Amino acid sequence: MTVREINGWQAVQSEILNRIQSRQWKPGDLIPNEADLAQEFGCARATVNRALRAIAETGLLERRRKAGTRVTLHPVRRATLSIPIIRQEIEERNHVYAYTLLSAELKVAPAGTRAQMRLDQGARAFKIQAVHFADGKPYVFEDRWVNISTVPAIRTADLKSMSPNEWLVRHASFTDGDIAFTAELADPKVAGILNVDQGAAVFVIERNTWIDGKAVTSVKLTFAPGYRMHTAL
Amino acid sequence: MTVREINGWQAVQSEILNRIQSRQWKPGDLIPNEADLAQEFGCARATVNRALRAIAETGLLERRRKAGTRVTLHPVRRATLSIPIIRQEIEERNHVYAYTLLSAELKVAPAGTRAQMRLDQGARAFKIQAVHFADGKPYVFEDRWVNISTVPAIRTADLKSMSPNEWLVRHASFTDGDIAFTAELADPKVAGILNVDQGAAVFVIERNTWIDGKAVTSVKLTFAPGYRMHTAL
DNA sequence: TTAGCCTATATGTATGCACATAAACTTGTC
DNA sequence: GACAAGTTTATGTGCATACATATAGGCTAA
Repeated sequence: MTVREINGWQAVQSEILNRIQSRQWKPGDLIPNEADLAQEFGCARATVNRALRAIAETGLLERRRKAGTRVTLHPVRRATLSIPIIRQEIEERNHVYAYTLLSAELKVAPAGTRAQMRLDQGARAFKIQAVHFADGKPYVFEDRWVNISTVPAIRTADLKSMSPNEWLVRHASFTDGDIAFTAELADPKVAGILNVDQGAAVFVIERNTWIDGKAVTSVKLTFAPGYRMHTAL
Repeated sequence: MTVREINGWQAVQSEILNRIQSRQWKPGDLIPNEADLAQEFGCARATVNRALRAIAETGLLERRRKAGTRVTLHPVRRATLSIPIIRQEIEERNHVYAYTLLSAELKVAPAGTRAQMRLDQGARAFKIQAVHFADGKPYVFEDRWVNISTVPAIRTADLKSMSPNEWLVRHASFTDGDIAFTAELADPKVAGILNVDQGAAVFVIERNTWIDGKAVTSVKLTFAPGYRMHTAL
């Protein structure tokens, strides 16, 4: 076993990872402090700091001032998954993208949406329904509410040539959001739109976004059966 | 509008975010270089660098040497989602965790698993099936293969008192992995185990892990209907 | 015109130093 | 013995500087 050269924070990082992986440092163990490691590796403390911070971001190390750095006992692995723009996602797979606007109208928002967007009772919001196609086959059904007090311009947007998602990315931004993933059974309406059997299992993404505390939009994306979301770990 | 004080990379970060969000710097725009920003903010270039790197990690900025830093045209939002240990996930919701081992045996792996683990034809692997309960109700069905050439000790592990997941976290680590999420219909067997109607929509997580290129384990987690995976954006 | 080389430039990273900050630990006081 | 105050210590961060590295864009030569 040769001692490989440590230069650069990435090398420090992989050396640390090795020690964790090889159980030289076991889960729960306190590891040496930055200064000592820096001396051992013959680099500056800042370099060790960078490496340790990077690992801590993945959840494999826990760091606390004064208490030091320890190997996480029950590492909650963090996976970063990219939420793509649907058109991109389809085009990257070399499929032909198409898009159809089903409806776009001002409507009184239902209670759930009102609560989520903190709208007054009877307040209207902009409801958009659309389908995205990959190679001519329905790919995802988009069911969206847009808060017109936050994004008034949506009412006059040309949503026939540009999907709401893309329009919003261009014309509105958000500061906060949350996203949820579930499995559902396709109800008759969605089944019809996606052209699948009623009762098929569909993958659903629900996303809400806010800008400075004001609701921007709330979408439910229902993917055609077979959709698979994946990422490296 | 008061010019707020810029001190610390977090302040720089939020100022930059403001400028993006307020469209002072529009998608596609090239922003000033680090040195100029450092001068403007009255801080060191390293501080600006730290802030810009952090933002770039979220996907809102794109950086390339010599080319500079620009606001991402089609920001692919990155969400980091935590893959929890099931017991933790359940206990954090203040539910009572329970676990039942259904089977654990050496078996010839099917073709798909063999291919994924790069096993020889006829090679055996350790197959584990188990159910995790929350408040006495089936929560998730775990269907797992473990590579015995990578993790031989699994054969003698006490999987009645500790779930395979926890055992593996303690006794084996991994260097790479991938994870996929899909929606499926519960087949009769799974439906029976989870005590739900056949044909219910279930959320499925499939995860494969490797250590130094050698397959460690491959698991399919089938969650009871209603499961919702969520995260901030 | 084009292919290949060169160079200026913006980001990437390392270093040594300093000080800030949180929190575990010690000491002191009632 | 319990609580408060002070001390110590490991990480968190900032700065100035230096050099590394990728590469866009210009220059040169075939």
